[in-house]
Amino acid sequence: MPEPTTVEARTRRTELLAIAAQLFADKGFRNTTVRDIADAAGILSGSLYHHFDSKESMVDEILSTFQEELFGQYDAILASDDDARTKLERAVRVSFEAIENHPHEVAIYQNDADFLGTFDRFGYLKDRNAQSRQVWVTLIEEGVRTGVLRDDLDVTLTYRFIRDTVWVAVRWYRPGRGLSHTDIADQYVRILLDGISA
Amino acid sequence: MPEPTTVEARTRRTELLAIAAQLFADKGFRNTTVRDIADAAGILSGSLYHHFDSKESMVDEILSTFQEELFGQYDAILASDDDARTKLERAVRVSFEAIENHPHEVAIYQNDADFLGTFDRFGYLKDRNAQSRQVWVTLIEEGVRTGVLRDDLDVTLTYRFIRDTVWVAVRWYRPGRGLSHTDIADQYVRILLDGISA
DNA sequence: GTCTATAGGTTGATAGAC
DNA sequence: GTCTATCAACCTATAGAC
Repeated sequence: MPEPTTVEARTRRTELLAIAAQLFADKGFRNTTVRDIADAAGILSGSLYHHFDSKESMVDEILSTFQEELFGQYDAILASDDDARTKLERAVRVSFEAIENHPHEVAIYQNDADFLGTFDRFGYLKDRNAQSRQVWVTLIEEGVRTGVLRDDLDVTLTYRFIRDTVWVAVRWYRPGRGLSHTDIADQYVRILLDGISA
Repeated sequence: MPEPTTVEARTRRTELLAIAAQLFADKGFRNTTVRDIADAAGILSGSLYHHFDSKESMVDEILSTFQEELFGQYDAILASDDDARTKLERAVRVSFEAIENHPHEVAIYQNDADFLGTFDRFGYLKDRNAQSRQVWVTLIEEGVRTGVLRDDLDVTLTYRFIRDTVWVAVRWYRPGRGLSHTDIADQYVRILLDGISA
C-alpha cells in the first residue's frame, strides 16, 4: 500500500480508483479483471501494481471511504432532536443522495458485499451492515413508540422493506435522466408512509 | 442439446440442473465454474458435456422453464374479472410464491439477467422483462382509473417500487425460517397499499 | 509511472477410452 | 454416463528494465 505523497500521485490514485469503481459496479468485482481496469486507464495491467497491492486493495479503499462518509450522515440524524417521522424521512433522503453522488460505490456494496464479507480483511462490511440495521430499527421503534407509525408493524420486516426499497433504486436510477433523486425520494417517502391506496 | 429419451436420462438431467441452479443463485453465473457444478454432482467436469452443450445451455434451460410457468400465472390474473385491487394483490402474492417455490431461479434472474441479456440467445429475457412491466403498469393504471389507487401516482415509479420491493425479498427470504411467504406477502401488501403511518 | 516479459494457476470445452 | 487427458485462453501478480 504505497503512501501517496505528492498531489499528482494522490490524484492519479483517485483517478484509477474511480475507473475501477465504475467497472466493479457495472460488471461485478469478480468479473472485472485487472486488465479491464488497466485498459480503461490506458496503461498495462502490471502497471496497476505500482499503485495498489492487489485488486482487493482497490475495492477495499473504494468501499471503506464511502461507508465512512455515509455512516457519518446517519449518526448526525440519530443525534438530532427531530421527531421520529422527520428522522426517518431524512435517513431515506440521505440514502437517495448517496445513490446520486456515489452510484458505483452503492452498486458495489449491493452486489459484492456478501462475497467480500467472507474474507477477514472485509470484516468491517458486516459491522457496517449491523450498524445500518441498528439505525433503521432504532428509527422505526421510535416512530412506533411516539405514535407516528402504526403499532402493529413487524419492525424487522419493515426494516427490510425500507432498506431494500431505498437501495435497490441504484439498479435503475441514472443521474441526470428522468426524475431527480430528490423527486424520487419525495415519492418513495410518500408511498412508504401513506401507501398507494386512494 | 441431447434429447432425453428414457426416464432416467430426464431425471438425471433435472438433477444436474437443480445442482447448477443452486450454485448459479449462490455465486452468480459467471462465478460458478463447470468444475463447481461437476464437483457438487460428484462427477468430473468433462462429464457434464454429455448432458449439456455448454454452461450457457444450463442457465438457459433453468430460466426459460421458470419464466414460462411464472408468466402463465400473470396471464391468468390479467384475464380474470377481479377488481383492480384484488388483481394487484394476487400479482404480488404470485411473486412471493415464486420466491418460495423457485428461489434459485428468481435469484439468477435478479442477478444475471442483465448480463445474459446481452447475448442473442437470451433475447427472450428482455422480452419477458418488457412483458412483466406491461403486466404491472396495466394493473396500476386500471387501479387509478377505477379509483382504488391514488390518482397522483407516477405510474412508472410505482411500477418500479412494486417490482423492486417484491423481488428483492429473494435476497433474504429463506423458506422454512421465520415468517412464511404468505405472511410476508400479507404485510408487504398492507404497507404497499396503506403505508406505515399511524 | 509505465513497460516488457513471464510465472503459475484456473477457465470452458473437446476427443476418445471404458 | 463417466473418466482420462488435454488445449488454448485467460486470470492475478511479480521482477526488473526504462
